[in-house]
Amino acid sequence: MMRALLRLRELILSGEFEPGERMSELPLVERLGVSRTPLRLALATLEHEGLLRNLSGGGYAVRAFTQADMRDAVELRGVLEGTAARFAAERGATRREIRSLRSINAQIEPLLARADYDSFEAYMDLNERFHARMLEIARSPLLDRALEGILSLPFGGVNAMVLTEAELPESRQILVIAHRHHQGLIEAIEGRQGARAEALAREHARIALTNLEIVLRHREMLELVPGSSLITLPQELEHSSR
Amino acid sequence: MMRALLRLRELILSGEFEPGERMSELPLVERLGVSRTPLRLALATLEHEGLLRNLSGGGYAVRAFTQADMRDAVELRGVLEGTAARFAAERGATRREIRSLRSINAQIEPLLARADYDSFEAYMDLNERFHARMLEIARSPLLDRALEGILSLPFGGVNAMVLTEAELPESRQILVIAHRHHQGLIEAIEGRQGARAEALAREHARIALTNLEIVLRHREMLELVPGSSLITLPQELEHSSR
DNA sequence: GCGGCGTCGGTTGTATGCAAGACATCCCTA
DNA sequence: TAGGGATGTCTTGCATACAACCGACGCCGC
Repeated sequence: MMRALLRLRELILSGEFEPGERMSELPLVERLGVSRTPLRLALATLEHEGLLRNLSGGGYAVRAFTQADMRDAVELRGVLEGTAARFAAERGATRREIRSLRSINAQIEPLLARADYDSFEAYMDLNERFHARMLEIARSPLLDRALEGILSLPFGGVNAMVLTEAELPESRQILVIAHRHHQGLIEAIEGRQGARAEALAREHARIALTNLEIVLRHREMLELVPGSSLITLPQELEHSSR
Repeated sequence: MMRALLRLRELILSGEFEPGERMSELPLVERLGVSRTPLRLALATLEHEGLLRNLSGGGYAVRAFTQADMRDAVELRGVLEGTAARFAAERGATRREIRSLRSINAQIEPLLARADYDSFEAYMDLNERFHARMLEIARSPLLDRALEGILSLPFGGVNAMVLTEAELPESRQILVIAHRHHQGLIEAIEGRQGARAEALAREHARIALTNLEIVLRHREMLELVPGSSLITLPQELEHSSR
């Protein structure tokens, strides 16, 4: 079933299916090379993930997202990561955990001056590790789950729309700002300043909002973000709701 | 499959299975009277819901929750409902929507003086409608989904642990406080005071925390909250993680 | 000509048969 | 006696066949 799930998710994100159109099982069966049983399990999984929605008469269709959804995803990630930061601060982090965060951030620092693609990749990896570490320190399995529900969305990831920055030299400053946010977060967590940690994490997530606005202004960049084909343009909004 | 899902969820919440024990399919098949196919679909659904977790070698087991999980569920519901309230305030509610909230709250008011069981039931219904309406006004499908993930937990519902209050006459004052919170929320939303709305909704959710602490002190009351059998007592914590 | 009804194609939902994998047990060997 | 390997059973995962449902089209009657 894993094979069906991975391949199907990939197909959907690459825009193989029109949002709203019925996903008949039999065509998918021969396309994916698995039987109906694991296929249906994969469909159900993707529905819980939010990529599909079930139609009235049974069956599924790929869900259409609006630009408002993209903004909400960023905002909600900020809210939940803010909560993670607050939990980490309120509940106390061990010295070892603080050191771990600091270490990740220290590795990011030398990357800020560089401008090549490799440094971007390294940055995204370290960034993701920083966020994952903070979530660990929050020690809340339920928060993990809630965040997972947002992060699993095509444009909900921590590094979503960061890649697009590589194209815009001026937005490289954003990395400097993000690094500063990380520093502030460590300070706040260490000092048990819950409110500050929460506010900082929210603002930190809003960096993605800035990127999003840039991307939405340059339509051609939308191609770079995964699942862009699922996003309905404003004038299609009323059609997509059927 | 609906039949299997509903019945299985009921069985789990009523404590028919030990947390951590393997849920073999064949016994469930004859117990639920459905075949393995819909049963497996139901199992997968409950896993996505968070009631089950999958074991290493395949198969599922009911998940064990800790008291910390219960507290986190309340806190997270507060965070998300706080966000809903803030969205409602920031994005503006129509007069009609404000009126709708006010109307629900007005119906709650006369119930505060009474103390019978019926009034409790009526209160819970209206309370749920108030929260649902606020969520509508927030106009964020993604927020809906995130909240759903918390509310679907056995002790995550809006009215979770409210029933237990019926036993404690002094905690009836809590309803008065909750009513006041609702009033404040309406005011804040109407006046576009996002921060106030968010803070109020968080505090409002924490009412459940107060109830939770009461319940945890009176072990015998735990029986009343659905899914109580899934909650591991503190001394069992290390065992439950296997 | 229009409305209702029946039939047919296609789709999803369910049941069952089959195979592959994991775990435990037991025996054999060193 | 202890360890390792093989075997058998129990389990899940997959494929396929069957049944039930929904919609559409066409036909017949009014």
